[in-house]
Amino acid sequence: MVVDELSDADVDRLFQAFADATRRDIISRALVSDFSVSGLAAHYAMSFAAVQKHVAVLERASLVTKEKRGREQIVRVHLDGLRRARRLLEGYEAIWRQRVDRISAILAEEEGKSPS
Amino acid sequence: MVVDELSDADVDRLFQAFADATRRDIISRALVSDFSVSGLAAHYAMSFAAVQKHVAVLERASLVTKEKRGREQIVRVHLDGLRRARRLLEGYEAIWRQRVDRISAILAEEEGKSPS
DNA sequence: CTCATCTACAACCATACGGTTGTATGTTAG
DNA sequence: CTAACATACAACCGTATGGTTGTAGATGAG
Repeated sequence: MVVDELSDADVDRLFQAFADATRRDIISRALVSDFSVSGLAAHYAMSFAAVQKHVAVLERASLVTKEKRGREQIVRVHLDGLRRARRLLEGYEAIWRQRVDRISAILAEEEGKSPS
Repeated sequence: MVVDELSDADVDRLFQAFADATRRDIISRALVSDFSVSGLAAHYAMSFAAVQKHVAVLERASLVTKEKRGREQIVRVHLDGLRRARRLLEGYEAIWRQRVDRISAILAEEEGKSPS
């Protein structure tokens, strides 16, 4: 049973989110400990608003959720997003492996018919 | 020993390349069998030039190479690119797992000190 | 209460991106 | 040789992206 019901647009957003070094760094930091948006922003040579936008991109990609704590907004990584992206890439590798196996099988078959 | 020597820009290009449904479809097709650029272009409701650009993006991301065969250019998937991207995502998941383990260890430690 | 802090969001700007058309070049078929 | 085909690439266009500044609303500290 397939649980992954990702539209093309969903997958676009997912990989797009990873396609920026600042956003990947935000994920790295949020993975190891809790950070507020301003706590994250302190690490980058850009405005708070810019970091806020990056977090929003990660949020739209379902890679991150924000949890209100007092006046702060805690950014937590949503592991499922990470896993979905990884599985997609594994899927491509699996297709490749099938192709290799298929070709190997054909070669073996040919060899059986007329060994060179 | 670390073999992956990917700059931020490299990784940007890698994920950016995946962030488009047409490019992902090109990869899917090229994974299962050989296609020329025009052979690929025949499948999409866009100009040949547009498909050519998509292939160029995949090429710059080292996800694909072109091999000249007569007047055609055969697009082949470069498996390493795929694997590198997948490993990056696995790395994030590993960090998450370490965090979970670390927290579990702390909780176990606390329990040892003062069992609730 | 008052002030500093954290967040949200709009407006703006430069550049990148995904698409188009058009032109040029190389290669194969007849 | 000529015609058709596959590719390459430049120029252009609209929109998205990544950044800025500025304004405004909640919340916590003193």
